Amino acid sequence: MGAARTPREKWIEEGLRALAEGGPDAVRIEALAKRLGVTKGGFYGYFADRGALLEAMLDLWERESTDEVIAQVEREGGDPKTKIERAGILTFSGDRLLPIDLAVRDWARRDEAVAARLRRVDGVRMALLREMIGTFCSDPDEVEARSLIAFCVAMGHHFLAADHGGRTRLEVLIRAGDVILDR
Amino acid sequence: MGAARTPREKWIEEGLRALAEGGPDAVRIEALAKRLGVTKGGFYGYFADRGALLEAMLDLWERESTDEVIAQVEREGGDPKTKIERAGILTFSGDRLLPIDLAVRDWARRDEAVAARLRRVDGVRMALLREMIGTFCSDPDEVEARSLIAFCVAMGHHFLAADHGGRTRLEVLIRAGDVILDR
DNA sequence: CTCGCGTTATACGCAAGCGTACAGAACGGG
DNA sequence: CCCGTTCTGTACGCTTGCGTATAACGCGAG
Repeated sequence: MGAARTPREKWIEEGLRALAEGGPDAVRIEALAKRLGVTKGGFYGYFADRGALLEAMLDLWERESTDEVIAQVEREGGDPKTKIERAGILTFSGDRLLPIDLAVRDWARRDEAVAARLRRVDGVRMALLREMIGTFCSDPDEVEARSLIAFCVAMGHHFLAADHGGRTRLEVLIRAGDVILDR
Repeated sequence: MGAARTPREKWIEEGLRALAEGGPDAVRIEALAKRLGVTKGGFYGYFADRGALLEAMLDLWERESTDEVIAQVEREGGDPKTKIERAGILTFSGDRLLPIDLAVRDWARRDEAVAARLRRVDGVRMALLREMIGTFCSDPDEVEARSLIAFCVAMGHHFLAADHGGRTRLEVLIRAGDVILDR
């Protein structure tokens, strides 16, 4: 049997790249094919239609955003604070997961199925935050509040377009971390 | 001369509605025409092309998001805290400005011209936050940090999909306000 | 009432993109 | 080496959407 030059995973990978760069509407089969140096001929052997590709993309993203992040964090160990920091870095830094995450977030506002996935993913992340913040804060309501704040800053600052009067965004974020974690 | 049944403002208004609901790619001239109960016949009398409409939409949004919010806040007066609260409500509540704001935020990640506008708008908002937070916090670095936090929470929680263990989002937000404003 | 101007409807050509059909190429097993 | 399975390229019909041209319409001025 002939070996697949462009297997299923390649389409998903390229689809996620397109999603990250231009949102769901930029995931065009023929555009992906062009970037893969191929025509769309083989696509419909793997996917029923464009919707099936979007589903597969979300499946992969959801898995990578939760299971694999957690697995890697657990593998490397450390105290709660270190773990959370590492989880945050794995999710909200880097060129791969971050832009996909932001694109999915906007997408979820208009698609309930996407919103349901995001709810699962964010639920896992918030659980991690509660765990860490609970190590130094006893009031459950305040733990929840600080977790919300931490998440919104880690995610939301990527949507914020503003300067900080000479300061670097990173400098402000570090100071914000002090406030959030009550240091 | 014949009265315009569908003047320029109607197209812009409907365009902003489409932007809010489906992002920039949903701003389709023929779709807007349909919702206005009209064909696209008259559109090209007001706009050179689709891009010109998007520009006009952003113009209106930028003006409403800054000048008009500030004007209304100043008109109603009150102490700094009250003003900021009112500005936040005008911007991040309601059905009109909020969804447009979130859509523009995602859009700005892929379009430098949009990002420049958002920078101006966010700059104005951050200035308001600094002003208020500066009334009870003297360290400029901490003022900046808390302003960033406040903005990220007010905006970012709309992108967050998570439950709070029986608590309402509003309840958690109120508690978060206590932390952010050091109450 | 009638004319004229601005507004709108209709029709067109063009391009992009989806999904399908089919033929040809490539690779591995026998 | 040859055959069949599998993947790929090409071509097609269809839909949606842009921008243009042109004709019909309607309202207000005269």
